[in-house]
Amino acid sequence: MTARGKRTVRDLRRGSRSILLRRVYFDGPISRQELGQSTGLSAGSISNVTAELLADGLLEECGSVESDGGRPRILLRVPPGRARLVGVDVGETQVRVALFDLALTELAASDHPLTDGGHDVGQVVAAVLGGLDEVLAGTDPATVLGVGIGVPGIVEQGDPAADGHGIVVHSQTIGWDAVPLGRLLRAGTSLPLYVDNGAKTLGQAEMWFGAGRGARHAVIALVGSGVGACVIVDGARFRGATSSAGEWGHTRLHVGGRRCRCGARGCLEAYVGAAALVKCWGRAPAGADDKAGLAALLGAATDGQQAAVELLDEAAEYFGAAIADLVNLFNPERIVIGGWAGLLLGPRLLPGIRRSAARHALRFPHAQTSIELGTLGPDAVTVGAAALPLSHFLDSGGDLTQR
Amino acid sequence: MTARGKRTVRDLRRGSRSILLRRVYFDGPISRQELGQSTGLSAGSISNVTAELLADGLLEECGSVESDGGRPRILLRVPPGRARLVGVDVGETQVRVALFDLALTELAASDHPLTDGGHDVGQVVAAVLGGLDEVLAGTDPATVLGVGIGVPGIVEQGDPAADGHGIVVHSQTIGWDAVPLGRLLRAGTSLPLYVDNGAKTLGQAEMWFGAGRGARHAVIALVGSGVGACVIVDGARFRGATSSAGEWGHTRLHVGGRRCRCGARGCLEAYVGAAALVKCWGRAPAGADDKAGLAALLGAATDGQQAAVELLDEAAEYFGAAIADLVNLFNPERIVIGGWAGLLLGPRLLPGIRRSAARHALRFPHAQTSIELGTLGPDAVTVGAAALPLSHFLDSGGDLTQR
DNA sequence: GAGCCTTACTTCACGGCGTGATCTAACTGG
DNA sequence: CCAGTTAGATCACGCCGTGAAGTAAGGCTC
Repeated sequence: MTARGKRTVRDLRRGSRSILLRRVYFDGPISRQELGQSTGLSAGSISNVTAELLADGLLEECGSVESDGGRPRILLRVPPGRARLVGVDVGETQVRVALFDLALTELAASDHPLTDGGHDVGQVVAAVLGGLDEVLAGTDPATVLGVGIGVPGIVEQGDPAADGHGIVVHSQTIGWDAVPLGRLLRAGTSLPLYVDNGAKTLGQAEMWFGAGRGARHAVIALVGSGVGACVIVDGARFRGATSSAGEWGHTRLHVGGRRCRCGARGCLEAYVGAAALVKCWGRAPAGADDKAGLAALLGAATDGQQAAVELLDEAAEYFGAAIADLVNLFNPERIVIGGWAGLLLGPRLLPGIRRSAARHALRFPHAQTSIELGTLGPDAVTVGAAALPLSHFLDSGGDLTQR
Repeated sequence: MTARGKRTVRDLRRGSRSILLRRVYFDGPISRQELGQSTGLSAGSISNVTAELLADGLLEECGSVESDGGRPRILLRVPPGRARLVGVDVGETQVRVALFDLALTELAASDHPLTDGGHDVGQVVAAVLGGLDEVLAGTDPATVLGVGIGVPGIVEQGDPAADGHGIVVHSQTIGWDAVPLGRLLRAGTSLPLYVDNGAKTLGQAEMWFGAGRGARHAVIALVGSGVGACVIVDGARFRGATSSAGEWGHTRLHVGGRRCRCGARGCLEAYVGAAALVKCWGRAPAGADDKAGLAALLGAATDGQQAAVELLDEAAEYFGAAIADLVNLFNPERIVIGGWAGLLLGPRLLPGIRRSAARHALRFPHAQTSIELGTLGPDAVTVGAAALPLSHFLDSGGDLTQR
């Protein structure tokens, strides 16, 4: 109830810059004329603000298009090379650091394997900072808008004014308890830092560039070894009071049901997560990881093996029921199923999931929702991570000084 | 992505008026000095805007307070009598219409019983319009900011510019399928109409005047014959894509579990709703309604009757598990348990609910949440309904012409 | 190819905004 | 009664978006 909305007239200009920049960025080359129609700003303001953005190099003219016998419309776009972004995917097996241009085309990347499943914070920090040095070699740091980092855990953002020092990460699975990741990374780089849960960054990527495009309310359901979700409310990632919203994997689907690796019983993850499925099946090749095990399970089901078929049918039933809960609670326009296991299972399970969701959800909200597979693949975590500084950049109206 | 944020400089003033008005309304008599500190506006602007609001009669000076040897601070408040509000509770057994002043003090009320459980839309509309005539007798319609209506069902808001004509209600329980309530009421009154789900209006009341005060992220869980929820995100009711968000009663807690009156199995409502509890217990006095039946069940448990004790223990266990899901998914600061059955059961079940929620929820988000009972009682639906036009009024910065 | 029409974009006067410096009001303490 | 102190009012300033008027840049007609 304190600093709500914009205060001074200068903030109005920031807002206008932001709206125009966003529109040009996402709606590709576009003319001033169309910008006026779709944003509602007057032609005078459009002209004024675009001139400012052109002078800042944040927009450039690129060709023109005829207009019914009148003066042709000049097309505008955001020059992809105007600035750079870094996206980091901190996984349990490796750290991947990638450098992007503004169009999110990958310019360089660096992989650092982790030897202990990500438990050692020092090793992770060293991998991130080392990767940064590699991908930024020969790049002017002043052109880098920031570093976005997706981590497997709950991220407390702390005070945004503290330059990242307040960022703290909690993760039960890799044993991080209140790790001050922001402060640790700040010691090795002066670039702006943006940290969020990896599922949320992947969700952000699907929303901007994948199956979520155009939706204002959506849930991206992520299935890997475990299960997570990224809830999008009004176009923005929903965080809740302390950024842990969307922890979907341990939703209670069956009180007193199958034992989950979290210790409780009847969690969604115990029925749909790759780790649980492979373990429950029990016939994966010895020494295979979750990915290979799940592939073997799918293969067995395709061959018609009873146990595998039943296990996957049950997974679809439970997954559909859990999605129905999301539909009832969040009333989204779209549910997107992603994550490596989700994409692997999707083609086989999707019809069953849809049937189950239809049976378990309330009719009205269910009729408003479509359930689809993600289109970006699991490697989009880095893209989504890079979208964090990009989002800040667009929100700020292209303020390069603030960084 | 179209009309985001405010456009012209005049909207800035509307925003300032709104912020100041809200602050004075909720934080009681308050001085310009304090307003400046808490809103961040400059003293000049405060002076300017409050002068405007004083001239409009939306603020009045009321006494003063000493200030360390200097000029005393003059206190400001919103004159409760400046305008009126109407709140309507459309229940399954009756329609209650109440007239309030700006402080939400009830000035008049009118109850109209329904003979068929609310199925006949015509009867409901007649009751609402009749009640309006009664409570507004002798009141200048120009001083009434609007009529807020809480209904048992999903409310599609339609186009806000359509003057309420777009408001459509869906309710499986009372057999309303796409009832154009807005258009039907518009035929009988020209006052501004605001319609929302009754659970959401009660939630709004708890947030503003009850157990939810001060929280920005909260869930008000409502237990009556059925179970519903009102999700508050960033201080506002969360609606989702088509206003049906928060349908919590049919969350799947036990796939294949106890049969629910919605036809599915294992819904939360089948374990916690008053109707299900009474039916499952099976020893309520013949002819008793849900309320009397639940009271009897509670009495039996207090007397130590085994079946009743076990049923309530199980209800607490399932209720806690469902609340844990809310905690994981929404990460609220506070969970408030309300509704007539929730308030009846609360004193006995709360400890068990808290234990169950602690066991089922993830540690981190659970540590951020408190679970409490509502403080307003079930009759607050009309108050919450009246809060709908009030909220619009405050948002608009006290624009009486817009109505 | 010259004039004219159409459409896209630019320029500019205007009313309005919040800020911050400065001024006035109101009360206390000696 | 007068200085000290704090609350609130006033006002010049820089900036904003609007909308009307002006300019640029094409096609079309004769």
